[in-house]
Amino acid sequence: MSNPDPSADSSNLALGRLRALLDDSSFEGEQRLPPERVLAAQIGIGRRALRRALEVLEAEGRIWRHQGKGTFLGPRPAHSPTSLEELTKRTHPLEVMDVRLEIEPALARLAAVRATNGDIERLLRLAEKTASSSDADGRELWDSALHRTIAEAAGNSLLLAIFDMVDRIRQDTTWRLLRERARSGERQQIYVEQHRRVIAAIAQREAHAAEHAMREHLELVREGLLKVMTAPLPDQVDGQMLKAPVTASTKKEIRHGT
Amino acid sequence: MSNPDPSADSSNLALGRLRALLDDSSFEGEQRLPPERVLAAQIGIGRRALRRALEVLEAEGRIWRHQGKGTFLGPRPAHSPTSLEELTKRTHPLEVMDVRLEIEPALARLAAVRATNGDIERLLRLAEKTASSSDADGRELWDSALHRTIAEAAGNSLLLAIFDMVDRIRQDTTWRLLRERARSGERQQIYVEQHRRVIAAIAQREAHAAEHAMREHLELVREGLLKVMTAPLPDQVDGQMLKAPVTASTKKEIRHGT
DNA sequence: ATCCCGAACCAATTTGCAAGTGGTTCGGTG
DNA sequence: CACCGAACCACTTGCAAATTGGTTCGGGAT
Repeated sequence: MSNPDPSADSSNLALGRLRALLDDSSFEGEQRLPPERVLAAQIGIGRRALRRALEVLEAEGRIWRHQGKGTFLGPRPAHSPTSLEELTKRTHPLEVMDVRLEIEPALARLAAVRATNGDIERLLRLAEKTASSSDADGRELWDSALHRTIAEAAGNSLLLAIFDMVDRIRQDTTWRLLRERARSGERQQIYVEQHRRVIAAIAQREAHAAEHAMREHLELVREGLLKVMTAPLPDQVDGQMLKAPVTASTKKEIRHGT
Repeated sequence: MSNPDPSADSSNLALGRLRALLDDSSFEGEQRLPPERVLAAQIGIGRRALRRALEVLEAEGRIWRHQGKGTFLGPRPAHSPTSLEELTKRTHPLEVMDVRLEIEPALARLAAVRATNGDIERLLRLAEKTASSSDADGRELWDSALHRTIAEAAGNSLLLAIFDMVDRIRQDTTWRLLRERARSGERQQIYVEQHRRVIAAIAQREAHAAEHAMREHLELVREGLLKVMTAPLPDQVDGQMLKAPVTASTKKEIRHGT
């Protein structure tokens, strides 16, 4: 007898019995299968043959395994890093801007609908503060407070938490110089004007206008960031500051282009 | 001059020696101070006096302490309320759905632009799995995997992290029954069809169509959730149970099979 | 009486260790 | 050559002990 597959002698047997087990609804409610050693003994085959069968099932997506944990039914649950530091390492300023462009216009729209008059008063005061702020540090603080107040006024605690998360990443010390350069000069005045427009739209309950104004504002911020990142500095290079973001961003920039 | 503070006899002594220690740069590179018991012995005072001195330093912001951890130099690191449990307590299903309605259409649009062919293949396979899944648990798993794969394909790690955060909150065990009821019955088939439409749009690189299809899908999901929440106890357990007029007090109209 | 110290206890955290699990390699057996 | 049993490695989990800040209590000095 010529067997074309040399490794399918008892592994196929194991595979069959395993499929039978899985379909037999023996583990209907169970998420976790017995350990390989036990399972092998139950089926009556060796552990090696069992593992070959499990590999097939894993490739099919019917089970997933993890060393030290066990073998489980269903698709592999996706891992998720919630650590802020980890996230800051894995992202870069342009990604953050993209996220802001998705979230903050929605926040402005919601704020236009749900903001209390108290919220609007606070926004107006903050806008003045932002406009009259002289130093870069102050501008950044007031600007951050302004955006966050809009996020608060939107009245969705989960969205607010997301905004805070993004904002903390944005304020990462590594990108501090970058932000200062992107904000310097005449852009600041345009930003102040755009802030006024957003707040006016919110105050007049014009949801669509608020969303539009916020998107316009963030698009300009994004543009400024891009300019600073792509055509920067003849001097005052700080290698440490630039190294980490540049490597990450260049990689992603390629993805943008494709 | 009489001493107005009766509790400053040896605590002040401890405070002086502590300040000396901190300024002496003895712990220059160190972030962590010795345990209170050791430190008290070193300075030569009692633990109680030491703790009073430490309280002052903590109030000044020069150190921070945490039970079980130790005493550390510098300001207390900012506590990030990104804790999932805390967040789950403060939000509710409708907020989560609103957030999904803001984020996932954007993810679908981005995925239509950036998805690799491998991504699209995975999406197609997942759609089949979701459609052919029989039990509620399986449907939920495959559905979650499908939505997450779209989020992955969008190619923005920060947005993906946000999606994961929202998804974990959504999958909170407290809302499990709610989700099962919202998914039951004929809605599942519509969902499958809507999934196909989203994936088809992504595969054909129609960004706007993908965004629109995803928004339509989530709006239906939201509507289902609303129905389940506002018209509780569908009582579709068995036909026999249903005709019992026990629920006469419920003036809500019973959902007929439409 | 007041204040301080030492000791003991409580609560939160970290650490160390053992058990359990998948991943791998080895020699033995037919 | 295929298979098995065994042993070992790598990773995870769970638990108990040790560590540490937080608190209370009794004794003693002033």
